[in-house]
Amino acid sequence: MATQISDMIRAALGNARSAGALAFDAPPAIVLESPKQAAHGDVACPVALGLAKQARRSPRDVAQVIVDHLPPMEGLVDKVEIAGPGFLNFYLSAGYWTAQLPDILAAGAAYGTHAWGAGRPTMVEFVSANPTGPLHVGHGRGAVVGDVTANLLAAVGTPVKREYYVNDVGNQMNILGRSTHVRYLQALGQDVPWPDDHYRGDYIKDIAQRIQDADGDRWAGLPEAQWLPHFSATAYQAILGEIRDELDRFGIRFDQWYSERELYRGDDPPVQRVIDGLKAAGAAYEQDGATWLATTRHGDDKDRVMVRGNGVTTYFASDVAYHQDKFARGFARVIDVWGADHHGYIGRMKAAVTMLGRDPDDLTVVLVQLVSLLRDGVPVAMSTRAGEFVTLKEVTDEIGVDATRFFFLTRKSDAQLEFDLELAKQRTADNPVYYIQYAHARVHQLFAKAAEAGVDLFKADGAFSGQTVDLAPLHDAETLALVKQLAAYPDVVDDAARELAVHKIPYYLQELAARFHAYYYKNRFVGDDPALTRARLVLAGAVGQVIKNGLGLLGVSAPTRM
RNA sequence: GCGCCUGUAGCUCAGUAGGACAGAGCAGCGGCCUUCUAAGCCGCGGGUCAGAGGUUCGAAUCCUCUCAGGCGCGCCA
Repeated sequence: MATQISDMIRAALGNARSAGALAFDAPPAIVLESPKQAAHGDVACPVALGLAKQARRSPRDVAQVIVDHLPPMEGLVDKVEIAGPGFLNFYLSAGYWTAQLPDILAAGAAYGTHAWGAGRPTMVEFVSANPTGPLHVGHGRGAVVGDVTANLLAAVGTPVKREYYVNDVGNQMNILGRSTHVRYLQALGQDVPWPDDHYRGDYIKDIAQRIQDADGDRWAGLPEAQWLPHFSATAYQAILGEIRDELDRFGIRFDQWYSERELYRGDDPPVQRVIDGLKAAGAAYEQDGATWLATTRHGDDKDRVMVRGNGVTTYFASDVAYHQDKFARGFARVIDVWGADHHGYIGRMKAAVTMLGRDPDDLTVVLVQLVSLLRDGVPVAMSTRAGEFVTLKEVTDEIGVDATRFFFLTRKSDAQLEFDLELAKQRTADNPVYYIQYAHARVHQLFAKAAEAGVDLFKADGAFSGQTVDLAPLHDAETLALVKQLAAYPDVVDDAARELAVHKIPYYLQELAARFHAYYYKNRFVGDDPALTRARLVLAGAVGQVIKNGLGLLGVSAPTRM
């Protein structure tokens, strides 16, 4: 439709120029907009505004010339108006709009998908929380943002993989083992002091208790070298298992859990290989006993250490090797979802990617801001960073997975999020999750009602019969407004995927549900007029399909009754 | 000090590859269930788009500066 209209405008410009009615140098780009107000038509084009200067005529005059030279367009466009400073406003025919409905039903789950992402295999790496403790609320937000980002990319045809990077190397694993050992000794009744940097959570105590249950006191009194590997490994496995289970409950599945240890394995470990390669390429150098990557050459504030003076590689070195591995596996694009407190890391990572021979834009970092938990408007845990102290499990246990996921998606990810637990828990119209789900449930109740009344257009389970229905009864303005909303869905998905803006989907669904609820209240779907009933059921079916597709992108369920 | 992000209605936030009078939800006030689930609908009030300049036919949107808030600036992970 958009291409047809821009083709017509282009043709009109050409006609006008060859007729000598309009002078301009190069044909301008034709930009089409969706006017915010219905009074401005369905498609607007400001091309005359930009052309006015070169044509040395007022924008409205230019617009009139264009209109006079438009080719015929019956069927698609009802009328064209010149409005405001010189906009061309196109009014599409009712038939064009209602013809969308059978298309939506026929496309089903595929409605709103695109193919333009097909050529760019993408990995989304997200969560990647250190396996030293349970996931907190902030991780939960990152998890949903990453998951839905991947869903959006898949919806536009991108081959996409989800990956969790497990930081299972380095000193923190030792600290985890020692922390567990301290709890173990305490469980045996010993009074052991706590080093400052140890993890103290109760989950450590549980793990220590399990070791004691299994092994009694056999690990007490031994030198650290003998017990540390066992304690570290036991704690690590237990915690990672918890994380997996929690993410699974949260509806998030990874294609791969990538262990940082892989980067240090073998005779020719990837980390060493990357460092050597960068050195050979002159991108890395030795100074003060350390090995540095010259990231300042690509915009970073300072060069970064890859190997410390004591010979130990840094987290950054692992990350460089990891990203090289990502690209080596064939991903054309890599998306990292990070907590916003890591934003200072972007510069060095982009620089590293560049030095690995990639375009820095092959790496996209999505930053996810803090979550502040509220309860009835009052901050939880007396901290603006309550999200750091409350586990994801506590929240999902209290308010459910659907509401939690939805609320995490209602803000653009790079904005701080206030999450009111009481609001999220409400089962009323005040809660947007239920509001949207209820619209979907209503559609299905209409199917059931119609089936009862002997209308065989949809089965009670929502399956469409595929019958051809006369949609002329839907040509009133209110109905068309709803249809237009449905027709906008593919563009919303397109936009959200292009910008990696997950929040656009919830906003759209909220508006669609609102329009549907209002329509439902005013208009009877299953009524006395068979032709109208059938037409309106097609409309309802399309609404249900779009809501289901949208909620599906969000990983939120679409119940058929509530 | 430097860098990144943010500043839109009482509150929480959309709207920013410039476009036609600035939107939603919540909160407040007032209405609607003999009608397909009221987990719903309808109406009312409410904004110098932080501030000041600039670019433009046109700026919440782009540029500069100022103010306010958040975050980051390790041979930590």
